[in-house]
Amino acid sequence: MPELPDVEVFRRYLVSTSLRKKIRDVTVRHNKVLGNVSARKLHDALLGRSFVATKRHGKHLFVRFEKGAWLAMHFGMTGYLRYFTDQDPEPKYDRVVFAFAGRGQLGYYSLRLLGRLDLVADPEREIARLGLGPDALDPALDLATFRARLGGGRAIIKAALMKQQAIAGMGNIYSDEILFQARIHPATRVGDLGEAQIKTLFRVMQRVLRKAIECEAEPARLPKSWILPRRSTREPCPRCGTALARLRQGARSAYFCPRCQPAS
DNA sequence: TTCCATGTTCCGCA
DNA sequence: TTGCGGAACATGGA
Repeated sequence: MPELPDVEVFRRYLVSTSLRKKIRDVTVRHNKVLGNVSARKLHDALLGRSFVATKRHGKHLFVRFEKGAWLAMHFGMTGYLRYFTDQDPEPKYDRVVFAFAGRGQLGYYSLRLLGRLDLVADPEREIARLGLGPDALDPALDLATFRARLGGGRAIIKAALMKQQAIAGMGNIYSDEILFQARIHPATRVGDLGEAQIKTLFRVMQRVLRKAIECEAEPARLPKSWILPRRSTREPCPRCGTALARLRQGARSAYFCPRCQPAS
């Protein structure tokens, strides 16, 4: 479930399981998840070293290793990290496995192969290369910048929130939650939003993302008042009981409450 | 069997 | 120029 909260949870997970452990082997089980780096280069760069620091920007996770560069991780739609100590006989979707001295191993799981691993010299340069906007939870991100980055009036707010080059970190799921809590219809044009609505969106965005991290991005642990766990369960709006509606935007579906989020 | 799925990127079109 | 729809990627679940 890799949007900003999920990736932050992965980052903390990596810190608690895999930092400062000597890497004794790197196994690439599917080349598709490698970006520019080859399996051999990745192996050689990490062998005998340890992960020592992490940084997250939007949905991207960077892991610095000793005397080297950074491992850049992106998770696509179905990626996550899992640490295991047993001898897993068939780690079917752990596309890359980092084995540490001793028994621990960190698996980069990616069922649909939509994620990417790469080596980069400097996260800031990589963030610039990708043209990513500021991280949605960057303490330096203020209301004026948020408003400016949402862009001109013609864009649709749901798409604008998900645009990584504007603000990095929100995807289909969390943009739905944020719009629901801000009571804004997902198809509203940015230009049709009032100043008060922009301000609400900004505050709700920070509140939702922070709360999700606090709940470790587990749907079952999120507040009952959220719609996130209700997408595709046919449950009604937790606020007013109205049946949730689905709006298709391209290949994506926006779930919303037609009563709490009326079209403007 | 058919539809849907948390992301990104690319193409065509308005 | 901006932004959207749709496809593609690869696989599983309902």
